[in-house]
Parts: sequence; structure tokens; C-alpha cells
Amino acid sequence: MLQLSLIRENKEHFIEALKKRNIDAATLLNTIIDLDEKRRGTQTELDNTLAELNKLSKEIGLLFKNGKPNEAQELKEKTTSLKEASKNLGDVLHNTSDALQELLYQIPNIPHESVPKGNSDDDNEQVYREGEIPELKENALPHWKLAKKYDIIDFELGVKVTGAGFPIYKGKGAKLQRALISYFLDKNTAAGYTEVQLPHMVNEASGYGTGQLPDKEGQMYHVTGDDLYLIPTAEVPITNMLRDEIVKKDDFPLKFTGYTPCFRREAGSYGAHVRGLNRLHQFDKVEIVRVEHPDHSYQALDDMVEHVKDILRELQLPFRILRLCGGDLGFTSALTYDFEVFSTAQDRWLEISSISNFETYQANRLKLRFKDEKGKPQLAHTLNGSALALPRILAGILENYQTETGITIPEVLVPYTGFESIN
RNA sequence: AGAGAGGUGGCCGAGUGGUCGAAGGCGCACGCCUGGAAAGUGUGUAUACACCAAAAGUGUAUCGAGGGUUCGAAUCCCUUCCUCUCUGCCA
Repeated sequence: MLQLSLIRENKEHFIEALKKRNIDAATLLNTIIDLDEKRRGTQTELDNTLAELNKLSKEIGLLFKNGKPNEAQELKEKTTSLKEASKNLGDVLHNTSDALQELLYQIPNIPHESVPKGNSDDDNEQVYREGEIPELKENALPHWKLAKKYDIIDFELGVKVTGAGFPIYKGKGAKLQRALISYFLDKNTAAGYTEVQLPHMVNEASGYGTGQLPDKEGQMYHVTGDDLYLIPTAEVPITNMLRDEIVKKDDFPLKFTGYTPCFRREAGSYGAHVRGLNRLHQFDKVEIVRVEHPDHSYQALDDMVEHVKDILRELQLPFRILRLCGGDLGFTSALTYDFEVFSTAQDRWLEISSISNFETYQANRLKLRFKDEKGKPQLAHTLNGSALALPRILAGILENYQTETGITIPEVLVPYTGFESIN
């Protein structure tokens, strides 16, 4: 959520910046500013009325104490109209604030100045590329065929037990999943991230805190019986640990990592691109989250990018990094780098990590602050990224490491799997 | 899940209708004391919003959350969430 005070001061700048997202926010921002003016005026009026009322109440109290009930009675009558006025003003204030809040929820974050213009993922800017794309034999298979051939992932069985998009990993496939999770967590903790184990469901307030609600209401599984949501990413529980907190400046950087399954309804997805592991309703991911001083958040973003590069380098997977364009940028993000691994057998790039700086956008919703030099609370910056998402990494490994006789396990994973190949 | 008790500031804890944003203690910050530290001592110590160009200041709200009663609510009533104890169930 954008800060109201900043919208007031920089309206034109905000309108201009939001054009990068192909949004014309002028009308919306003007409505917001009008509502805000109304809210403030009402607030002042209400405060004055209540002040008057409080004053009278104190006088009445004193009069009763001093044994002057008649005079007290007179004053009591004077309060009637004030009470009514304050009730009305209170209602107006309430409604105005709610309306204002709702509109504020509709505005996405302001893109960072480096974000390129563009409408779709075609306009994303490649900023880095590394690794050799392996040359595969002519009869190289996509991962879903490999999974079947070596009986390590059973999609049909998942359909039987739950439904499409809930695969069942078997044997060495399951072990490889566990190995990847352990390896990622070890890399992250070695880089100073504190490991946390998290709830896989969150309440409504947490959904709002990180911005999944109300924007992506239909994308989360909603457990209506208890009004909880299955997490679409560990970002939600991790970041919400700090909701309503005022941390010390010296606490920065706050760095957390956590493994969780992620649940996404993926309403509206279909076709070849959702085949196999490419898009699932439940998948595993190891997330990294940082909370930073605003002065250091972009340095932190670079640091996270380097960290993920290092992991992919160790796995020896060919990858590229994209700076997302305005049209492809997530609702709450100011700047996002997507990591993509090349899936040789599918001949396409697969997104395997997304690293974002949200600046104060999430922090404003979360009320996540720190005290500055003067002891004044200021909004912190939040960042997160995947390090890493499992299914597509697995797809990349299966496809790129396939040989005629099996699948070679990347060297760095062998200590975790206990085997060197899948045959 | 049933019965009971309870949720007060960073923490502990007093407060059961009237100058209560809230005693006292701990913690923390700054100062004094000290060669330095401890002890001692003094002062300060929430957040949001509004008014103000801003600081200072003032006002309003906040005692889990949301309603209500009352001139006036931390205190009374209702709803809801959470915690604890006992019983039940259970990996």
C-alpha cells in the first residue's frame, strides 16, 4: 500500500510512474486525495466535538462531587446535541476511511526507475546470462516423460488422490526433493538467513499484510470452515511474523529462510505450459526474506541476486536473469529480477526464482517499522525471493542432466541424495 | 469439544464508573556520582490521526478486537479472538 502522505505530495510523479504499469491512475489518485481531505476535515471536526464533550463531562463530575446536582443536570442536557453530532461525524469518518483504504488497496506499487516499459514478458530485459546449454541427443525427453520412464514422479496417482497439479514423488524422486530442500536451506543459512519452520495456513490479516488479499483472493485456497488460507508462498507467514512490529535500527538486516509447500489455485491456466512440473497446485519452495533499512534495500536486492546465482552455478544449470518490465511486474513489487533456467528438452526458459524489493509497500500494510536516529518510527523495506522453487529446478535437472542410461545427479547434491544417478 | 479463570505500556503488575494514557517495579536512554565500573541518584521513556510551513505545542483515539449502556468506561453489558487450568479426544 502506498503512503497517503506521499501521494498527497507527489501525485503527478506517481501518476507518471504508474504509466509504466500501463495504468492511468489519475482519476483514482484524485478520488483518493478528495476522500483524504474529507477524512481529515471530519477528523478535525470530530476531535473538536469530542474535546468539548470531554470538557463537559469533567465539569459534570466535579459538580456532582461538590454537591451541585442541579447545575450538573443543566450541563448534561447540553451534551445531548454534542453526542449526536459526534456519533454522526464518527460514522462519516469511519465510512470515509474504509472507502479510502479500499481505494488504496487498488493501487499497485510504484515501479523503480530502472524498470523498463512494456506490456508483457516479451518486454522483460535480460540483464545477465550464464552457463552452457547442453547438447542433448536427438531423442532427449521432456521431464514428464523422464519422470515416468524412471518412475520418480506419478502425476496420475496424484490425480487419483487429490486432483490435477498434485504430483506424487516416488523413490529417488522423493529423495531428490528432500535433498534439494536440505541443500537450499543449508546454502541460505550459510549466507546468514535464519531458518524458520512455518504454518502452512494463515489468517486473513496476514493475507492483507503481504498483499495477497484483496488482490489475489481467487488464487489462494480458502479453508472456509476456519477462515484460513493455504499459503501460496512462505513469504506470507515469514513477512507477517513482523507485522505490527517496530524493530530496532541495529536489528537490520533481518534475514529469514523457510521451506514450505506452496498452494496455488492457478485459476485460468491451461495448455502445454502447465504440463508436468511446469505449473502445479502444490509445490515445494525455499524462500528467503529480508527486512532492511531503506538506504540499503537495493544493495540487499543485489546481494540476494548474487546468492541465487551462486546456487545455480553450483548446480551447473544454464540460467538468465530478467528485469521485469512494468507490465509484468507483480502488484506489490517495485523491482523484480526473475531467474530462468533453460529447459533443454522443452526448448524454453522456466522461471525458477523471483527476487523483489517491495520498498515500503508491504511494510505500510504490515505496519513494519524501525526507529530512526531521532527515535521516530519509519517504514522498513521488505524483500524476498525464492532460493529456490523445486519443481522447475527438478525439471531443469532431469532434462539437462539426462543421458542415454539415466539421469546424473549434480555433484553438489550427491552428499544429500546418497546416490549419483537415477536409472 | 465441554466447564472455569483471565487478557492492562518493552516486561512484570496495581487499578472494579469521574482530572487514568493509566500507580509501583524491572528494563531502556541520557545526566550526576566514580580513576573506571557496579551500586546509588536525577530526568525521560507508547502508537496512530488531526491542527501547525516545521519544531515546540495542542486536541482526539487506543488497557486483546468490535459494538453497546452512561454526561463520563481499563472498570458495567453483548459479540468475537486469544491464553491458562480441569475434563474429553488425539499424532
